[in-house]
Amino acid sequence: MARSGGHRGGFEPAPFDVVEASRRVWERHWEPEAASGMAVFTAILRSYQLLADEVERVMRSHDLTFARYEVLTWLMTDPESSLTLSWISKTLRIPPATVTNIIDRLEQDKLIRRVAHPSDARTTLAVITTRGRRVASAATEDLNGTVYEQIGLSEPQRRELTDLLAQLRVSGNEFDVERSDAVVEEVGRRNKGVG
Amino acid sequence: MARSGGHRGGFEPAPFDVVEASRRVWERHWEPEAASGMAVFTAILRSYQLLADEVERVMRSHDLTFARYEVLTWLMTDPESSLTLSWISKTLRIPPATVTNIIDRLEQDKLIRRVAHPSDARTTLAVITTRGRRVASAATEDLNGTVYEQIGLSEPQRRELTDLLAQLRVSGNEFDVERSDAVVEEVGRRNKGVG
DNA sequence: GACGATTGCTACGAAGCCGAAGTAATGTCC
DNA sequence: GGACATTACTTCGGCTTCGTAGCAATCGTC
Repeated sequence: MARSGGHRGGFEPAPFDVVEASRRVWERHWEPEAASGMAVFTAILRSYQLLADEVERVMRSHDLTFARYEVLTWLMTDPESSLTLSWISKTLRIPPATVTNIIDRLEQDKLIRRVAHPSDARTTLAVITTRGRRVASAATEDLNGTVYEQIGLSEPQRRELTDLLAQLRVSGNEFDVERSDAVVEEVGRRNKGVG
Repeated sequence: MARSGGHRGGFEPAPFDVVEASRRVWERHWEPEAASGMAVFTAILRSYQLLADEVERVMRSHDLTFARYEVLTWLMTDPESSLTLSWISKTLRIPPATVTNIIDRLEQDKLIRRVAHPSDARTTLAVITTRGRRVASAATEDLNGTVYEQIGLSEPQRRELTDLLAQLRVSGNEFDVERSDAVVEEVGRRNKGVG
């Protein structure tokens, strides 16, 4: 569902605010909770499309897709520089078949290597290469400057927004709330090999 | 970028909160604005995936995709029950080739008909059929009850969230701010043929 | 009213995504 | 230790998306 368009170059704004327009229609015909929920989904959809267009444009200029970039980044932050394909599938919530596809491509491009797991012959490890680190770092710097730092919200507003979305994700069981804090702390502690 | 998974049935939560985990990594290595912007994008992405999975599951049970449903809904709310393909492309920000594809499929399924524009021979109108109205209404009721009303946020929080995302979209020029209000008012005024 | 630019749509083809089925290794239970 | 279930990954095939190029109609300009 990643439609084209984009911010600078080749982008056309929609003629009006589709979120508010459809909110009016919904408020007239259905329950208030349905109208506000529809508005939330539509607003998230259009915000996602807006940002994803910009992100994908940056990725294309580095010969990546966002999915491949995401995998590279997690590989960079790992202390061993390696992750199992199943971990990638579970954490990034990418179906196994898609992970295979992504890893195939990253390997073709020599950004990672596939390595057999030392103790479990079923398992494959992806290991990032030097070239992979270079590409991921360059893409990150570009992304930070071109997209992330340019989002039109103040720091408190950004925090407010991510907090609201966190609550939405918790209520939708998007991640394991029980065990999350410990893992996040652990990720925060290590810092090897990034940047 | 519409990955699978889903809420009820075949869904597995991620092992931890990817947004907060990567925020820690970013805060350690890059500018604060890059970290908060990354968190905003990632939170929007994962919220979108969460909701879109549920939405697409509902759509599948009505033999629709969300894109096809969106077009049907806008056709329902139109006073003439018809829209030009170019209007659909601009408003929903779907590339022309994709609109052709969507309209092809809706026509195959007899949910819309293609009709020549009365005065401009270049232009094609999509007109919703009775069957199309039935399908769209059923899908909407299902969607309202199954997804939109179930989002885990209070009414004030929903408003706060859509307001923040509106500001993000305005700053990214997602829609024509100048002319939007007038159109939204006009959409709100008419109510023919919905529900 | 003629000609170049623009607009509206479609055909084609490449790429990404993912459900389902298949293969192989490991784990579990008695 | 044998049988069955589970886990990890890949292969296959179908679907959606969308960039590009093309065609036809219309508009703008002189």
